Amino acid sequence: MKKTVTRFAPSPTGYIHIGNVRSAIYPYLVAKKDGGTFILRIEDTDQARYVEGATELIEDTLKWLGLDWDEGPIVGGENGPYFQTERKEHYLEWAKKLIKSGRAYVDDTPSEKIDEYRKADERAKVPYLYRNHRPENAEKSPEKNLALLGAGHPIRFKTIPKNYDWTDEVMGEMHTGPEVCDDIVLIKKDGLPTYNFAHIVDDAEMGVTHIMRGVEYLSSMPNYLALYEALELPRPLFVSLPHILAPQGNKKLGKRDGAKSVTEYRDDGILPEAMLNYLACLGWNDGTEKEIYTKEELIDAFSIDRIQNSGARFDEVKIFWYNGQWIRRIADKQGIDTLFTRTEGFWPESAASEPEEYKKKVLSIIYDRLKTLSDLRTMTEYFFIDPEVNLELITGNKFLKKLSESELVDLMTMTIERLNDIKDWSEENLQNELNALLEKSGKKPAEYFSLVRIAVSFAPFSPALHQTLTVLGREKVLARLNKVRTALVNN
RNA sequence: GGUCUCGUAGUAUAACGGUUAGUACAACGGGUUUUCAUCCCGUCAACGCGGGUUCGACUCCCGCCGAGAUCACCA
Repeated sequence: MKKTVTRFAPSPTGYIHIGNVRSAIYPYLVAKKDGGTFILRIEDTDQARYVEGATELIEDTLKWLGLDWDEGPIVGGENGPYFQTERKEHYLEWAKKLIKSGRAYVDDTPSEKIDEYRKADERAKVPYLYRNHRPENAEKSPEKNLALLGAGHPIRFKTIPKNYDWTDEVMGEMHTGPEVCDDIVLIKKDGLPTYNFAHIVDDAEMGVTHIMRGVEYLSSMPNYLALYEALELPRPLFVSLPHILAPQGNKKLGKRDGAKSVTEYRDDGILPEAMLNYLACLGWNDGTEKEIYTKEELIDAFSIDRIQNSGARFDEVKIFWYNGQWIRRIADKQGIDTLFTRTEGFWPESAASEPEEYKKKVLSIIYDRLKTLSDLRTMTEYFFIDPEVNLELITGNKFLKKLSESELVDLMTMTIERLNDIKDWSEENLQNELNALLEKSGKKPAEYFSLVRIAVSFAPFSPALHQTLTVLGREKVLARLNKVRTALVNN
């Protein structure tokens, strides 16, 4: 049986966004499941749209997601080069083969003339097909066409319109009529091939067995099939991937709809595990009710025949949910130390000089509240710098506003005195002491604990009070409580 | 306009001829004797429409409607 070979073939025109990264994930999973090869090929034939640095961005994105390619830039491979601009002679060879067999011609029609054809067809309300305007060269001998090579003219395919039938592994049995067959450009006047021609040559030379790409290429299939025939190349398997839809409307998600780049989510504190998990399950499922998959589990469970054939809407809320799941999973299964290594760059600036051990303690009591790693920046500030005293947060609190100022002062005094005397500043003992204080206060838990919690953090929420106090330490806690008490007295 | 594709709750999906149409996110309510969150329990909510075929249709067939893709010397 032939080894499975898949590829991801992006153009270096910018970042990879959420809408198109799945075209990398699915081929990767298919290749890995079969123990095959996953190729990264850079389709850089459009010089006008080329963006400096885009290739590196693509590589970074794939690496971050853990989609390591077996052949391609950086790693090399026996079917290189993997940049289309470095494969020009390959395309020319195959194009010459077509000219020799009378299936391609050099087109010296001026572009103004071509514009006229198009406009005329539009006026006549007939579909614009270049084959209806074939130049004389199309009928000339291969020798005469070959002689025209190198003069800066494009090479066009000479199609033979007919019906095509094929199987798409996702969409099923497909049929089209002859009206879509046309004399497509194979090689542009700048000597570089079009996508239509280049990908067929490359996929054949690289031994690609599954062409997995977005459904937008479906309508070009007849022309591709004609090319396989004329080049006497076997058809690979065709796998059309449905679009990812924008949050609003029913259009495919694109940069124009504000599609964020994958690396932007990385910088916002989304874990690659969560991103991969979510995207893989958006438009595919294994028929079970399993939700959380590791990369290995995805590879194991993946199958082409369970890829959805309708578009799926991207839902940022759900990816946050996945991310929360993954943060907790890493903490629970691999430990806080492992999770901590993933949080680099996500702490508030005030934490910069704090010891690792302290940050790990903070992480261990806050992690189940995180949706993204960047939440650390806003949620842990008070562990590192003393919060500004803001009495309105106390007097205006929904649990505390019924208490008088003198009551508040008394509660603070009582708390400070007791905490000052505690010998054993452990989480367990603090829990006991706080419970005793609560009882002594005669207040409801929500009232008394909120007061202490806010006095110490001035944050809208925080981890359980006894844990927060334990991690902050006696010194900080007492200093903050005293400061608040003084402020209340002076108020 | 031509060609092609798609259509189960707000979203992602399961079931593929017979189920009270299942699950997850979201929303709402409750519990976990402190906030927020986690975790747990519960509630709300769907087969685009119309014809067939069949004892029976979300499931098969046809039509309609709706949505999308594509018609470049872009990929």
